[in-house]
Amino acid sequence: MTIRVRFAPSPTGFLHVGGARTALYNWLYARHNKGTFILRIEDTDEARSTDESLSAILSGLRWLGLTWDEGPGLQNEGAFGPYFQMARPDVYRKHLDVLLAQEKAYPCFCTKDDLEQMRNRALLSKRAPKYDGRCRDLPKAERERRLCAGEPHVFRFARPSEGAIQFNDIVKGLVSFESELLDDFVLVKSSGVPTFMFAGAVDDHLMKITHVIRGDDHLSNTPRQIQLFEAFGWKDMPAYAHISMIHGPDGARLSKRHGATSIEEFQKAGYLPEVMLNYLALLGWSTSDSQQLFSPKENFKEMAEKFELERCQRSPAVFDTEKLKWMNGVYIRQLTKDELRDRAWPYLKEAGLVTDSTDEPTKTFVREALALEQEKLVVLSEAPHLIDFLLVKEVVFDPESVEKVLKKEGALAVLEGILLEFEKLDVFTTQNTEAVCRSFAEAKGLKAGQVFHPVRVAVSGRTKGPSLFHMLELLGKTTVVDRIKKTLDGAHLSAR
RNA sequence: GCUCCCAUAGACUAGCGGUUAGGUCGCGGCCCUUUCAAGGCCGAAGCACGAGUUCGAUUCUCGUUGGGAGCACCA
Repeated sequence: MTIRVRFAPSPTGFLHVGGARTALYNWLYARHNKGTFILRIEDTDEARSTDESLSAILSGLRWLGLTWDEGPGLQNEGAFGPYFQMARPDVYRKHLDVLLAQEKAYPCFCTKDDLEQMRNRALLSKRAPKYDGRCRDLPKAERERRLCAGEPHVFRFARPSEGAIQFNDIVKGLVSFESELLDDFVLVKSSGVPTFMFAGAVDDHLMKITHVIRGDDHLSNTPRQIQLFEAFGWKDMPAYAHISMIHGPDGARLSKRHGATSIEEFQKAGYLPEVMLNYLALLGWSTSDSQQLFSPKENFKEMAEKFELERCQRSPAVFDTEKLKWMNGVYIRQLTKDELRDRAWPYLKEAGLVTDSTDEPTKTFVREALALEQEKLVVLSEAPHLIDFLLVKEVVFDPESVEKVLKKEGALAVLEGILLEFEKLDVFTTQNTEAVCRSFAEAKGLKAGQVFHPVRVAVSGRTKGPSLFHMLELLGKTTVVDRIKKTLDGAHLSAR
């Protein structure tokens, strides 16, 4: 039997890290089992569904590399479409008719007010709020009459009230609910659009879904969907796997108030998609040896190979940005120079440091500049700031660095001396500049740092930066000499 | 309130009756070092609690406490 799983987002918001992880687990499970990963859009919430949201979800999945085998946006969508629920009204209508004919569904004419009252009464008497089924026993004649009169109505499920619904959840284990507690939930809204509960169950059957992997906020929906499968007499009930939620640092379910939660925000901040995958995979799943990092180039393959639903955590996991950052740094350090430049390029462009028409020599320069700062780079959005001073014509001096280093006794004398030495250098390499600075220090009886620091600030405007002599070689003699001269001219020094 | 789920350091987790309770992030210290990082070494820090089962419980059972989720004509 081929494994068929689905990710079924409703396009009512951006792709959230929780959703991304659910998609990832489905994807990993499908790949692990050489199965099929289906994307189904549950757009039955007419009020909240938007096109922007849909495209955000699709582009988020694509950015992460979670490609789907069936679903929207594919050359060949697949044999079980359409994959938008709003495009399948006849399907649900047909299935509703089946239930109606067997009296397993019925029209309900209760108004919002009726339901509100019902709920309040239940709450007051400390019982679970649930629909009391009053329209279930309406005489047939009355039903017909009100239907014909065009009275607004929904269709409800006449749920069996005996016994308990039990199912063996792959991650939670045996879960059981008393049927008594479930109510006659709505199958089709008064607008004629099916609810998630109904459409989801029908589609899972029709699309031959074998495993439903979703957040455990759906755990209590599962018995209802199982009842639907039973009502239809379908024997192909999918296996369920409810993965636990992702929480914020305060222990509450992750939400906007915890900061960045949409995949797009992480992309903007400069996290690598493969890092998101690696990190998210481990948020609720682990290998038997607690492996933290997967092969950098094709981590998804390694993860897919090792992924098992049985090894998913039953308790919620807190999203830890610090660990994400660490992981991003690790992956960045493993990139080649060219890869790093290509990955950072959009961020440099965004910052106005480069453009599409940047020339080849500059591209090479940027590559080398980034390479100098590679080990320091945590998120790509920091890349511009780490190398901007290497690319600009005029160095911008950080006041604090000037104060701390250039205004120190003897600093300017050092620069004057070094300037002369540098001008004499024919081959301006890392080795040569370092040798010159060291011997200069020795000759003047200074500590190496007393020479290095002023040179660094004169050339870069700050005390923090790449390895000094590598930086000098990259900038080249002309630029270095020029920058030292300008520093000595000292407009910014006297300005105070 | 009702129902369901969950419980190993600050965070992510390994463990599946007998372990000095392992790894990772973060944190602290030392080393390396021109800065900032990176790296190396060392360290602090954990089985929520109470019963039971057992020769023996982190591990099995029950309860307590704590946390979470669901209870819509939203998904």
